Order: sequence, then structure tokens, then C-alpha cells
Amino acid sequence: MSVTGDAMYIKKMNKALVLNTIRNNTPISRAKVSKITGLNKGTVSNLVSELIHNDLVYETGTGKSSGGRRPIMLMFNERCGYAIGIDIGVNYIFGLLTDLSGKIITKKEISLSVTDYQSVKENIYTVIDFLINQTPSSTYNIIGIGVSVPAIVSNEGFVLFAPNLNWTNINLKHDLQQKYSLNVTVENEANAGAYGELKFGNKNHVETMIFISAGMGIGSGIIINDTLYKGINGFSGEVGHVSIENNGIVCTCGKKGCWELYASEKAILNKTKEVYQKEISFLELVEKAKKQDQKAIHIFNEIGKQLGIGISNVINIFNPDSVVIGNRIASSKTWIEDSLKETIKSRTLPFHQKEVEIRISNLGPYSIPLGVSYIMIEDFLKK
Amino acid sequence: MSVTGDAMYIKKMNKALVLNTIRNNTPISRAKVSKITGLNKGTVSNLVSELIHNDLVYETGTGKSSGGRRPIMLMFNERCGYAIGIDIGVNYIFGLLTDLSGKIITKKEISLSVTDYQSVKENIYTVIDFLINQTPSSTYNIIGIGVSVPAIVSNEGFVLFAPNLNWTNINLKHDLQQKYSLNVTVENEANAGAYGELKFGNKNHVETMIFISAGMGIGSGIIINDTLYKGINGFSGEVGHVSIENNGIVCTCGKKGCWELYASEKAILNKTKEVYQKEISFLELVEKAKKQDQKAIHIFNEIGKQLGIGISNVINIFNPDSVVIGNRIASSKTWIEDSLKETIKSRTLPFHQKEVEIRISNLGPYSIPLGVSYIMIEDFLKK
DNA sequence: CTTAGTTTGTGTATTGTCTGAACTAAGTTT
DNA sequence: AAACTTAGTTCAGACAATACACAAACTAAG
Repeated sequence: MSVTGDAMYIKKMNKALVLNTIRNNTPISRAKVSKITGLNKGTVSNLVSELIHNDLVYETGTGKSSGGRRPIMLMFNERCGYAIGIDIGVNYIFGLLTDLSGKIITKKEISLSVTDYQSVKENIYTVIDFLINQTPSSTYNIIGIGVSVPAIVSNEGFVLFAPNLNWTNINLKHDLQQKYSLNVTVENEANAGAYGELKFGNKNHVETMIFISAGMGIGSGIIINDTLYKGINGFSGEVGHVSIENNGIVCTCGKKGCWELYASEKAILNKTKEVYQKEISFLELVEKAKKQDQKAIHIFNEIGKQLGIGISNVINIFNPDSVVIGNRIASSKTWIEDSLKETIKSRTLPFHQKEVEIRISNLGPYSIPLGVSYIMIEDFLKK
Repeated sequence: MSVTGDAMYIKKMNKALVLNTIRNNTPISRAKVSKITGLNKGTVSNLVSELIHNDLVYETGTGKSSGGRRPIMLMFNERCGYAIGIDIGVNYIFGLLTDLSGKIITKKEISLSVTDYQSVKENIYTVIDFLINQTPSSTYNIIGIGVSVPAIVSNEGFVLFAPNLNWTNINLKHDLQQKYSLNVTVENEANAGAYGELKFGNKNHVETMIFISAGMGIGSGIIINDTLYKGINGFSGEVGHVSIENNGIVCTCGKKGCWELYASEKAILNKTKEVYQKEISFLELVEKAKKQDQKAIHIFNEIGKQLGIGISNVINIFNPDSVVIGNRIASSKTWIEDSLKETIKSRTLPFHQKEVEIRISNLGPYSIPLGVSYIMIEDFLKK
């Protein structure tokens, strides 16, 4: 073994810096990379030639001159490898195959009728096998599989508890690694969604973002300084069980007045039953609202307000630059957005309101699988 | 100018690593530093000799042999410089002079009768002048002044709004830098306290800590990965205005049911008035409780419960490894601790409870000035 | 068409930092 | 007293980054 691990470390850092500069500014010349990164021209030349050797970057003819020699444009080779992102829901498995820029190559969805681990596992295998079969040949082939689960997941990727799937202590990561001999990451659903929104949600630079995943319950993914914050054990973000009503409705968690009892799909279904005196599904309610059913619209307005109450709390705590609302609730955007924003405005300190952007996801069902897929990509590109 | 900023960067990192290893394990030999850090013996020797040259480290005779040549023990020279930490309260200014290990050399307190900025500024000058006069001569002398203010402070140290002092848009940092030509940091009170508790609160390693500053209101300082998290503008941690009662008491902030209306000194004073039918100060109530006054004890029990409600929310969101309750409430520890812990136990998910440590500060009034002082020290030692 | 100036990218010498290994120093163990 | 251990220093070699020089390829302007 030669030279310090730290000489290698610094090269690794600079190489990653050059690669990211190319990724974010593609196409770009060596000269411009040098200017942006502050690295010496020679250093950039050297690192770029290595990156070309690694097939991560390629040259694509000459660009326009700006009064001197014409630059050789560099592009990130997003097709030198592919990533798989799997979103496990309560009644479906949704899988994506993406290239290294996160562009979707193929998708595959399967619906689930039973949720016991053995059956679900078989279905996951089916989805992954399908996606692997569809993968074009490339230098690195599949660089990793990311899986999202609606569950409490430890920092090590161990599924501790998935209430809606009725799973406890499942080592999905181990099983997949065993079967495919690939890099595997298992992530909580809200964290995955947060990462997806961070990378694909909008183009503005975001440092601190809170992703509110409002489906049957409410979870959240917390991004701080461009990184997922997962808490000391990986259990952070349980905002759904923040109490907003000290002596409110009793929750399955044992507490009273949990936010998710007032602002999730669960809350909508309860309200709907009360208003219409019969069981109506979430999608049917959306249909009603689309047809201008005032009762339905009113229910959504109210949910928007309740969502706003909890989000105000989150803003007061985190002072984030962005809050994104995702998961199934996002599809009722039209009727919740106004009351949501109004509530937040009246319930946060003026200082906090100045720069925060409140947004309802428009990636829809893609934020989660894209998120896990991109976690694998970033992991791979860090080498 | 010679060599890359990055060769220097790596040396800086390693030098800081060696210095911190010596600080945390003083006294220690070069050989052991090499073992702990993984750096080559020669590298350590070289860096240590520079640190000795910088007067940050000194040799202190030989240690015990373990079967070979006796080691030369190294010590961190905590007296090569001093730091000033100032805690500005609503009716006092409390200043500390510490050495570079955070040991208190001198303290100085002044009470305030008026809070307009001009008068307070003069008093701050008086405290600082006193502390500077008391500073022993040393290589680096005063390495910086840290100031804590009960206010919303921007990331740049600009005081935007201090409700209890009635200040808006005060550039205290600029004024102090101008007058003393020293490195100055202005920090929010809860953030300062959090840092103080992180460094001096207990010896176990802590990564993520939430410091709940419960005085007249409730604020919080958030430590993530050993660093203060301040939010995108520096306004994070406003947990006092998290609503725990949707249709509760109206707060000065305009919202209803803010946590601090139920669990702060403000809440205690209200309760006391109701129970005793007259105005009784916080300190008097503590005295009553000490004399086993059941009504007083009951009030504190109740406050403990209310504190617990809000802290449960914080735990569900952050999954921290430590929550510390500080500021004035801490002095009623005896009567709030049990109901506090019980409430938290019943209101957090079992997964979260496993490793979290709930603690009431025992640094008392020192956590804040020690915190700002230590911020300056760490800043200085990073060079 | 010529000349001057600009921009891009590469090659070479130099520098700073770390490591490995040999070496000196100063003990302990048998 | 010889053999072993441990501590700390010194020096050559490896590596990565910079500075600088230079060639190539262009634009601008007379």
C-alpha cells in the first residue's frame, strides 16, 4: 500500500467535484470547469481524462468560440449505468429503471392482494427481474437497487415495523443483496420522497426541505444541507404523531389528537362517512370535487386547513427554505392549496414566511421511486 | 504563492485532528496520538512540533513506561488564550472570561433597569472592559467575544427582533467588532445554551441534541451532528409557538394554543395567580415548594406534564439522542422531573424511547455564556 | 492577407504533505 | 547482560496539486 489515504481522499474529492460540475452544467468545457471549481487547468485536464477513461464523461465535438480556440465540450455519460428504484405500497409495487441522470427508462407496476412478506418478496423479485431484463447493456450495468417501504426503518436499512403491511423485523436489504449481489438501500417512504423532490422537484437550489408525505398517515422526510436527516436511529420525521389537539381523538399510537387524525386520508375518509352517511373512497371523493360537489370541496378545504396547522409547526421548528406536500393528498391540490396556504400564513411568524416556499408535489407517484433510485446513483458516483 | 490550497487544506484537517485528540485525551504521548488518529508517527511528530511552536501544546515530562522507552506527555495549553462569553438577559448581563478549555477565570454580572439598546450597550462595554482587564497575559490574549441575546438573530449575527428587550434591527456584532477589533459572534440564547450543554453538559458522546430553553417563553437550540442547526435564515427552533391545543389560549404571536402558554414561566405565573389569588414570583413559588407547599408542588407537576407534551412532539420529529431542559425552569427540577418523564413515556413511540436521554440542565445559568464562549474557542482552534 | 490578441488545453518543473522504513533513544524482562 | 519493547526522529519516495510555459485554434481589425 502506498501513499496516504488522505492523498487519495483529496483526489477523490476533486474528482467528484469535477464530475458534479460537468453533471450540473452539461455540456461544458475543461476551461469552464476550471473556472467554476477553482482548480488548476492542468488538474482539471488530468481528472477529466480519468473520468473519460472511466466512461463517466465523454467529449462531444467542439463548442462555439468566444474569441479564441474552440472548446471541446464535455458531457456526463448518463447511460454508462442504470439504477432501480422500487416503491412498496400497501397494495402495489411500483418499480422504475432510470439512467444515471434519473431519466426513466422503463416502469413496472404490480398490484398486491396480500401483504405477507413472503408473497410481497416474490412480487418484488418479479418487478426487479423485469427491470433488469429491460436494462440496456452498459459499462457499469445496474449500479444498485433502492427500495422504499412505508415503515420504520433503522439507519442500517432494517425494517422494524410496517403497520400497514403488518411486517416486523424484516431484513429485506439482506435478502435482496443475497439474491442479486448488488448494492441495496432500504429507506423509509417519506425519506425517499423527500430525496426525490429535492433532486427532481424544482430547479432552484434547496438546502433545507421538509417533505410531508400525507397518505393514510402522515410522515415526513427531512433534508438538511442537501442530506437526509434520519435521526439517531433513523426514526426521525414522525410528524404525524405530533399532537395538535391536547384532548383530541385517540390515536392508534395511544396518544390523543395526533395530527394525522385530522389531515390525512384517514381523516378524509372519516369526514366523508359523516357527511355522506356512507363509505366513499378517496378517489371517488376527488371525482365528486371535480364535478363541483360543494360538500366534497368543503371537506378538502377543511383538510387543507388542518394540514396547514401541522405544517406551521414544522416551519416554526425548522425554518426551512421549502416545504413540499406529497403522496396521495397531492392529487387534491386544487381544493386544498388555498386554505392550506392561508392557514400557514396566519400561523407562522412573519420572519419565517419571508423565504419559505410551500409547494404541493407535482412528481406525484414518481417522487418516491425516483428518490430511492437517485440515492443509489449519488452513492455510486461518490465511488 | 506556492502549492495548492488543498494540500494546505489536508494539513489543516490533520493538524486540527491531532490538536483535538490531544485536547480530549490530555495528557497523551505522540505514539498514542498516532494510534488514535491513524496518522503516521512521523506526521504526528511533525504536526505536534508545529503545535508546540504555536504555543497550543506543551510537553510535560515523561509518563510511565509500558515496557519500553518512556513517552513524552503532551498537554493542551488551555492558557494560551482566553474567550469572553456574554449572556444578555431581560434584566441582567452576565459575562464570563474562560480559558480555552472553557474553565471560568472570572465572571461579572450587572443588573439592568432599562433595556433600550444605548444603555444596554454601555453596560455590555462595562462588562467586557472588566473582563478584559482581568485577563492574564498570554500568547493569543482574547481570541473572541461571543454574545447571546434573547432574540431572533439572523445567520449573519444581526439582531432582528428581541421582544422582551424591545429591540429591532440591532447590529450589535458590528458595534462590538468596531470597538474591540476582535472576532465577535452574536447568537440566539437557546442556540447558545444548546452549545453549552453539548460541550459541558455530560461526558457521553452526543450527536443530536435538542436544548429546550424554558424561561418566560420557550425556545430551542438544535444540535445535529455536533453542529448547531440554525435553519435557512437562522430562525429555527421556535418550538414555543408549536400549537398543542388547536383552540386554546390566544398567544401574543396571534396563534392559539402555543406550547409556551402552557409550559413556560409565563404559564406558571398565570396558574399561580389563579391558585393563590395573588401575584407570586417564580422564585417565591420555588421557595414554597421547598417548604412542601402542596399547591406549589402541584403547579410544578402540571408544568412538567405540559413540558412533556411538547417534548414528546420534538422527540417524534427529531429522534434525538438527548433532550436537555434548561433556563429558569431547570431550578424546579425536583418537582417537574417525574411528571415530565412519565408524560414523555406515554406520548412517544416505543422505538424513539429506546435510546433518548431526557435531562434537566445542571449547568444552570452557565450553559448560555459558556456556550457562546465555546463557540468562539472552537472557531479559533479551527484557525 | 497579415498581425495582434484571446481562449483552450497540455506538458513540465516544483512544491507540500503524507507514508514507510530505518534509526536512535530509553526503558523492561529474563 | 542480552533480548525485547516502546517512543520518537529522520529521510527518501510517492502522489497530487499548482505555476508557468507553450502550442493550437480561433476572432478582430486593419
